[in-house]
Amino acid sequence: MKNKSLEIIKLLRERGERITPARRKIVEIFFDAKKPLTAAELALNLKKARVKSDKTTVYRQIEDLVIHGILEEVRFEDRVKRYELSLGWHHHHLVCVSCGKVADVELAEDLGKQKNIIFKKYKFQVLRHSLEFFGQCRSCSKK
Amino acid sequence: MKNKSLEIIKLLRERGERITPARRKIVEIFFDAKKPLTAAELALNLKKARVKSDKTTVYRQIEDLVIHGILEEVRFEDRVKRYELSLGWHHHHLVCVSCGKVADVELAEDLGKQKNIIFKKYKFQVLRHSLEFFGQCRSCSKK
DNA sequence: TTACAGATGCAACTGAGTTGCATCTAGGTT
DNA sequence: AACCTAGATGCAACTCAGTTGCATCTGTAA
Repeated sequence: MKNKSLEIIKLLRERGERITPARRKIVEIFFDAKKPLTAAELALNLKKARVKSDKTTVYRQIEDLVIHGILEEVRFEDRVKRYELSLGWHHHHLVCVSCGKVADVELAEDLGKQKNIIFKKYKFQVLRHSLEFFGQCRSCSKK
Repeated sequence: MKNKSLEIIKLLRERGERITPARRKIVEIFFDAKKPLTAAELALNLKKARVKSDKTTVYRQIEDLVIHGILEEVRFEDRVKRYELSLGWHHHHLVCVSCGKVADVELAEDLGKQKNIIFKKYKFQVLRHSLEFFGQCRSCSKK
């Protein structure tokens, strides 16, 4: 995913951001990640890649990338924030409670209708929502 | 709501739990609460009611009440756990991002259909889900 | 009234995230 | 190539939510 991550790096540079080794690697790591990462997981990946960086830097990089719309925050049932590359379309997650694997889902029929009902009934204007499904993935439910 | 809370106290006693002043008051507080409470808010309420209790006790009481199915955990966008009386029916929340008010909603058409689609498409067996709506309540959107 | 399991309080700890500040460096300028 | 400086980094110390170990206290059954 190095080619794709280079595009992001280019974008950041065009926006006047400085490209440090940490930032470069962090973008790469998110391109290779198969699931949303916590700050701690990201720090671990950096360490494995022998890019030294303090946790403060990790948190600050995440913050910046969220501001640039490159990362999105994801929240599961624990109290830790996770981040994934912003896909540009609104989706939800299937989180396997056994193995922790995460898959993206786009709902066949989205929640727009529900939001309308909510507005009519409660005069509550929904700005955003969060929806995650917890259960067992195919391979875990076989066991 | 003292009468209703007495029922819970009775239930707990029948199940062999000891009724301490803290536990009694905590159940009362949840009956009076108009929104899910954090451990800190609960501790504050106890203090106001002049029932002295350490935060450890607060956390332990919450844990027990969740085990007994009296409380349910609720998670909003911050990293704090909140709890509310278990209503016995599955519902979601409308959280006002301006004033913090929380209302319960039962979706007209629930997510059962989505769960079926997910199972067919991904062979992912959904055990539970979390869905919260964030936006503006009637009075805040008027301002 | 008493015995004791279960509840409590306190202190010390963990883990996630934040802040202040001195130092370093990416990358534009000379 | 060397220089300059705003922005990035590292470190230490902190906050905040929640947890753990352990000595002490108490609700309640006998």
